[in-house]
Amino acid sequence: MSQPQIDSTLDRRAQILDAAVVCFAKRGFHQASMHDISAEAGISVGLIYRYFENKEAVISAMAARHKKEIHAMLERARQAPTLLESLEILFTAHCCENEPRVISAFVVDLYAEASRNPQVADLVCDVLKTAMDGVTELIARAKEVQSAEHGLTPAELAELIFSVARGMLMLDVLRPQEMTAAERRTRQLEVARRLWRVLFKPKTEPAYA
Amino acid sequence: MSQPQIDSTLDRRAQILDAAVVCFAKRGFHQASMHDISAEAGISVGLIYRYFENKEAVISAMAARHKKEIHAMLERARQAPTLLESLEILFTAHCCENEPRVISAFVVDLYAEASRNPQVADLVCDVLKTAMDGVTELIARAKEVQSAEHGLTPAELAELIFSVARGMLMLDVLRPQEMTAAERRTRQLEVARRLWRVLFKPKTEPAYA
DNA sequence: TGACAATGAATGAACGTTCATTCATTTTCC
DNA sequence: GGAAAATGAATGAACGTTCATTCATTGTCA
Repeated sequence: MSQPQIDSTLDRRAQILDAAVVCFAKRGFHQASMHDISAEAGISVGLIYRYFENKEAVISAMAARHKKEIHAMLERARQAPTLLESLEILFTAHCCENEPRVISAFVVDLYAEASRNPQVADLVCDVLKTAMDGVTELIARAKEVQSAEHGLTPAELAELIFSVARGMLMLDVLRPQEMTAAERRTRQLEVARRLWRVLFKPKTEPAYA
Repeated sequence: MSQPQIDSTLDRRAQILDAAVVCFAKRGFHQASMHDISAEAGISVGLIYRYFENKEAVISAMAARHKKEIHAMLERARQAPTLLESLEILFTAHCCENEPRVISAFVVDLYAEASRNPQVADLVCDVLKTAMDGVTELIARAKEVQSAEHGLTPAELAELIFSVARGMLMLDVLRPQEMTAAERRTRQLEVARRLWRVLFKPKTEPAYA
């Protein structure tokens, strides 16, 4: 379909990034060495430098890939039939047994990196803004489920939801590794549903007064 | 009051940790060098090794200090006259112009570190559990403000609150450095109040239906 | 078709640098 | 004077990066 050498270049880059995300999640951006990455990818160190200018560029490419993953996740959330299901997608995006990726440890590292690397910070902010706008729209669109009781705007609700999601992601890195992706997913779903209940569930009967 | 040499030892350790938190927040655990720390503290490199076995020990001590800070923060939250004020303390603990510390970038790094260092993970988990228990108790005690409408237990509410607080902390590291502590504090307070409104505000009048 | 030339993906040893850590030496203080 | 505190040059390991080299593949020409 398109040029084979461009395809194979993209494949190589993807192969290196696949290895990098494993190494970064395992050791962190600055403790994972280029040799670690090359070993994980099953190639030589030098070859990495054919596809990326330097380590920084690998990190940036990983951040860019994360942006794509978030966009894809948002798209799935957008297509979910109910707001609750959208939230569930939002909260379990990082509980990957295989694909899609978005590994918790990597994201926490990404934020840590953002705190000192303005370029990474800009990218993360951009991702965040897009994602938050998407969720805001999702809420605005699902207006039927919410009463105006708490008086919060969709944007404010989106911010709350995103904070909880990010907070749960931080908690996720603390979980013992023995915990499977499925167990972690269950845990996230519970929280997503609780949050939904608090924010959106139409009240049936006030308990009293 | 107590042995002077023990006091001075503690002073030196505190001095080194003060420098370390600055360097760690600025460059991260593994990019901040022992020379950076010694320069920031205004002492020689070798002297650090008189008070800490190695760099790992400095990081562990920082984590332990963080534990103390969280405990102190919790104590302040406990003594606040209203639940809302407790939440406000919880959400602004890291917006320090001077003291108390708990710097956002440091905490995010701490979680990143926890994801690969089980010793740090245990300590962070321990802190988290204590803090969550404290907030759970706070909520249970303030029963008067909450109706049973959303049907969540105090523990579940505490988990939600903590997630939001951690999520906002992550967001905090993305903010441009030009933003002052006061501005960031204002931002955190808004969110704390919104959360309080959603979770606890006694409903006056349903808008409709 | 077959011989030869050109290509560039891939390798990994080597280089210069940085870093945590050590320790012989000096300073401080009782 | 001597014990404890403090120094910072020295050490060696580990790192990111480079580059001379290899070699399978592709292109050229008879």
